[in-house]
Amino acid sequence: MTNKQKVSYAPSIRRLPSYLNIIRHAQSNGDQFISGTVIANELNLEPIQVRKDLAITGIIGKPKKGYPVNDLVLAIERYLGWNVEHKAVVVGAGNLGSALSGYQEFKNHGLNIIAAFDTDPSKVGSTVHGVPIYPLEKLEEIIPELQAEIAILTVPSPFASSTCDSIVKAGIKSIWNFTNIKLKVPANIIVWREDLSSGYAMLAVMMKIALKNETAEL
Amino acid sequence: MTNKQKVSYAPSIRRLPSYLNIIRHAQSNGDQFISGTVIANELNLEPIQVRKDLAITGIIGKPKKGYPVNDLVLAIERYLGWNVEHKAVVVGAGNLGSALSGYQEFKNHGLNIIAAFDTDPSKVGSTVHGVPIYPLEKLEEIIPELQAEIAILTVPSPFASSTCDSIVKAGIKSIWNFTNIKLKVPANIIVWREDLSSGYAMLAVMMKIALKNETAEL
DNA sequence: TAGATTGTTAATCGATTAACAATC
DNA sequence: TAGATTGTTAATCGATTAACAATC
Repeated sequence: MTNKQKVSYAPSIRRLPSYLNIIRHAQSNGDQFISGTVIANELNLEPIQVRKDLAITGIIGKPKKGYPVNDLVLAIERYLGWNVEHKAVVVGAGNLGSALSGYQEFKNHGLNIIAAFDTDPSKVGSTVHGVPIYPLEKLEEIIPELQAEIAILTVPSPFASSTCDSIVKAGIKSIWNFTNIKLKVPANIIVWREDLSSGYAMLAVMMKIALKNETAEL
Repeated sequence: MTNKQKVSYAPSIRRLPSYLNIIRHAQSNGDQFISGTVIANELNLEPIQVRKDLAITGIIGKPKKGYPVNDLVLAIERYLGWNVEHKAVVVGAGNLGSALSGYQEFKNHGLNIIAAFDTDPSKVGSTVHGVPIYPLEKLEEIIPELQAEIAILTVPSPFASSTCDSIVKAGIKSIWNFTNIKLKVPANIIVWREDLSSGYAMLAVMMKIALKNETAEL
């Protein structure tokens, strides 16, 4: 009934991709080991936090040397489920949807975008970044054929709820929601909402505080 | 020296934009009051959390009725600094940069994107969603002329550091960083990093857990 | 060896949730 | 009035940070 999927270690999980970036860098440098201290410095974090976060992946470090780079990359990818490929579709091939279709980074994370859907007849039949665009009305027909597991929802917010219902009917198990609408879905459907506005809220508040401090100094 | 701008109530701040959406909806419905309970139900949150969050804006509710809608909208906007307009530029008019340039939602938040910069000569001189594109090399010259305060950084990550340096030289005070690079900036520069990968990390982990529970039921 | 770095256990900090009197 | 909803104060929960022995 409740679809509050509380995930343990959520803050740690959200930091792991940043660690992975740095560790992959070290890997391409040919480094065998990388220490938590080095990762922490790179990201302005505390070394103890990095060690605690890495501990959840099950990897064991060597005192004095750090963590074995190759093992660490694999352990993080395994922990994040990024070693498994997931087929995804973009629903709403507007500005944001098109951008995400072409986001190369996702390929490294096992996220494979294989189709997009849009209502615009002039887009249907063409491709964005190599991804074919299908008519939105045929979504419930095509998604099962493609065996897509993930829907990336980037329709304008007035259409979010109804489109979401179609997606669920089509058998999608997991929705990455870029609209500012809270979706109502059955309990077994996974939803992660990406909220760009909340990022701007943080930025704007920090600017307000900075301005206050500035004028206070006069 | 340290640019760890710790903001109090960060989790509350990040939830406020969602509340604002719902409250504006109520406002356009002509509602005079909205209760924390209603907001909470809409977002699958606890009413006490909504009340606590709204308390930081300084607004006072009426027992039995809830919060006055018009006052609440203004109070949240004021608290978030969204009542102040900020001029912004997009640096890197690729897929994501173009998408953000056309993101209408931002206008409602006082974020006014007035220019974009790119290295691609075929883009320079044209516009994206009405936003003029300038050559990236002229960034340090043009930004001061435009009196932009915010840079939205959407260049490919190999160029993030050097571009960031130019941005800082140009006098930008605040950077919304969409690259996966941790930027090195002077202490007085505000940075908020938006990390799309961390969202996918959460989604992928939730999918892994769901799969585990499923197979456990057999 | 000496010392940087680890993993573990405990302490602190902050955020969420609970309890409840006040009130329109 | 009765009861839904508020704001406040306290309790709980979870995340971060500190301390430190173990070790390569």
